[in-house]
Amino acid sequence: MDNLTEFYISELKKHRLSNTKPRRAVFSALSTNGHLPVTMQEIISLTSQHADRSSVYRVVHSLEKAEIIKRIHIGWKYKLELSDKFFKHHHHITCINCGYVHVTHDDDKLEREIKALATKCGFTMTNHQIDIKGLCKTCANR
Amino acid sequence: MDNLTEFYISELKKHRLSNTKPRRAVFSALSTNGHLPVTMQEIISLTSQHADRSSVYRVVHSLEKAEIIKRIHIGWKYKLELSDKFFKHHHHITCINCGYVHVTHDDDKLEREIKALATKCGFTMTNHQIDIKGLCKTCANR
DNA sequence: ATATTTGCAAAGGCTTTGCAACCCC
DNA sequence: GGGGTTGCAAAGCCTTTGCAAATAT
Repeated sequence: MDNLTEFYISELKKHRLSNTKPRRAVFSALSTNGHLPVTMQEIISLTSQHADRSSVYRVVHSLEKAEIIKRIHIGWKYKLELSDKFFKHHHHITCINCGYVHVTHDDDKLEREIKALATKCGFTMTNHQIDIKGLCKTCANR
Repeated sequence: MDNLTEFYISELKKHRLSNTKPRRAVFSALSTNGHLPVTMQEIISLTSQHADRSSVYRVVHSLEKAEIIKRIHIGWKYKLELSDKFFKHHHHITCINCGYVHVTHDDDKLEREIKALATKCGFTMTNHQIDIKGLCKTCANR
């Protein structure tokens, strides 16, 4: 069992969530594919052998509440990925032409900037997401 | 007729869209309330005397395509507002407790930062949105 | 006059829910 | 053993679509 899985199980315990088949299946679906975000429909089809559609929705909700996974917004859709506890905080840039999703490296300056903006506006920031869209190198060169 | 309405009508013409009752009603719904973003359900109920539910969806789509209005994402929901052609580009900060939405002033430094990030990652940025959530002053003091 | 747009009603897709059966600790 | 979870089927939203009637220019 790898480190990520061990950590996942300890997080489940911490939140008094039992380690069931549908939960394992969802975690596994989110662990594949590098750590690129995945759509709900992809999770549902990846787990179809191990979990009912409705259980997937319930699992996703409970794992979200436990902050094991998080929902990110790309345009009018959303995708799911393991939370920042599993992978360092990052943002995504999506190509509007081919759909390729680039995961940004850390950019502390930008992070500070956003926090400062919130503070300036009188808010105590709890979280944020940046949805950047554009053309990737390949698509721009056409 | 005010400047905003005049500009709206000229934009309609530019995109060869006729000035119909449902379109006027939707524009009016988006013009009220300062220029805070509005949910689809709010538009539907604000326009219920002048437009059918399905027409509202169609109107919103065509006005979006014409870049007269834009869709912004706040958490897992979306709201609609007049586009940057009508009001200078800005972002929103939403209070997770009371739902209050703060409209940020311009922050050129942040804008440049985001563009630079996209460029660094090999993208030609076409647009972006920042979804900031936190506690407003009032809610933080409780 | 005619191409566009609308209203209505029906269907579609995604998500949630009630409940009995099931499984994990 | 018992509470948390699941599967199934049904319902709930929100949104889209087909088509004939109405409207804009």
